[in-house]
Amino acid sequence: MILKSQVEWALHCCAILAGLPEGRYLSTKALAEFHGLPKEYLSKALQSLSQAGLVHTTLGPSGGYRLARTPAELTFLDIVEAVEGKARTFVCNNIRENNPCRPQGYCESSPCAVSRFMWEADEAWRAKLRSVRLSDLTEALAQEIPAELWKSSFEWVLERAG
Amino acid sequence: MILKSQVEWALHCCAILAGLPEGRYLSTKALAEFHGLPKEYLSKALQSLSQAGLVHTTLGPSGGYRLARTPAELTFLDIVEAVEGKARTFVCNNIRENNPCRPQGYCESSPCAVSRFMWEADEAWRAKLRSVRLSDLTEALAQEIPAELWKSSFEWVLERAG
DNA sequence: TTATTAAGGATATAAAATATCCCTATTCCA
DNA sequence: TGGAATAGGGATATTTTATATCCTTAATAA
Repeated sequence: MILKSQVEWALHCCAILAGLPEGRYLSTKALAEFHGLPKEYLSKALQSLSQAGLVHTTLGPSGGYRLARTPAELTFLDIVEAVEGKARTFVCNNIRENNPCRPQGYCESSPCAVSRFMWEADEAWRAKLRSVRLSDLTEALAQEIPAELWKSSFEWVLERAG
Repeated sequence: MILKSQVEWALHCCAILAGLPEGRYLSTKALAEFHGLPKEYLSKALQSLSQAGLVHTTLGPSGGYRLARTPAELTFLDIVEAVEGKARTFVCNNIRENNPCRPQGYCESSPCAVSRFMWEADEAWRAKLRSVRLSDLTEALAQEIPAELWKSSFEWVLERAG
């Protein structure tokens, strides 16, 4: 069970978009080039962010993406779920229905204990993701990336932002 | 990102093995029949449990599986990791290396903030799974399964246990 | 001796992830 | 006003993973 690489791409793209000045847009092309990613496929991940309402888009030259909310109002969970979906990571196939001792027509009322425990763990994962804001990420990145690289990266981005 | 159905199978099988009297063994065939699962494929999941040291096996007629530890000493994490593997659910492909502004030969010292946050969430998931013992599962099942079905199921199992 | 079992290798099939391509409507700009 | 660039989305291809089956081997109980 491994998350799609699109999750990683979306998080890095949002980190870049978080640093974009008010009203500017950044295209798929620029984001793909900056991260060394396949443009067409990255586009699908960005479309997922758009459909989830996390980013705004415009068309035409100088079009592209910008965040729909402030980085403090965007969580890791928002981004992960936009790309990966909201479905739980554990699916109950209700195999207890196959118990040969089970009376005919007997109907299970609620999810079995196995599912419940697994879903609690899933929720713990989501709770942690929910607690991390995009602004936490950009602060951490600003700390760990050398000031010079940080600066030149944003110059690179701004040259291409519409 | 969805866990293998083998995880669900392994958990249900361990719950059954937890109720097996000391020194008895239950075969793949019986476990597959009880849960309505493909015997050959379930066998792979049970082999994973065996390789992880969670169950003991014997060969021959009346052979099969029994738990290697008490249900209180077996956690959900043990079982999930035995089947699903111990690898983290988020893989860092280090796409920051593709940053066109990055100096030649510049070598990132440590995992980037994206990975760290994602791995924290992964660890929260594992911590929750680690906190649930197999004995917690059997207690919950004993509560929610009608007494009659619970009883007849174990009679069914004992008839087939070697 | 015979039947039954777990283990594991080889292979087949189905589903999901990872792309790529192409068409459309919109928007900017010369 | 026309041409270029953009997001959106549908169709399709490729690769990887999950699911499943088959077969052989060694061990074991009756």
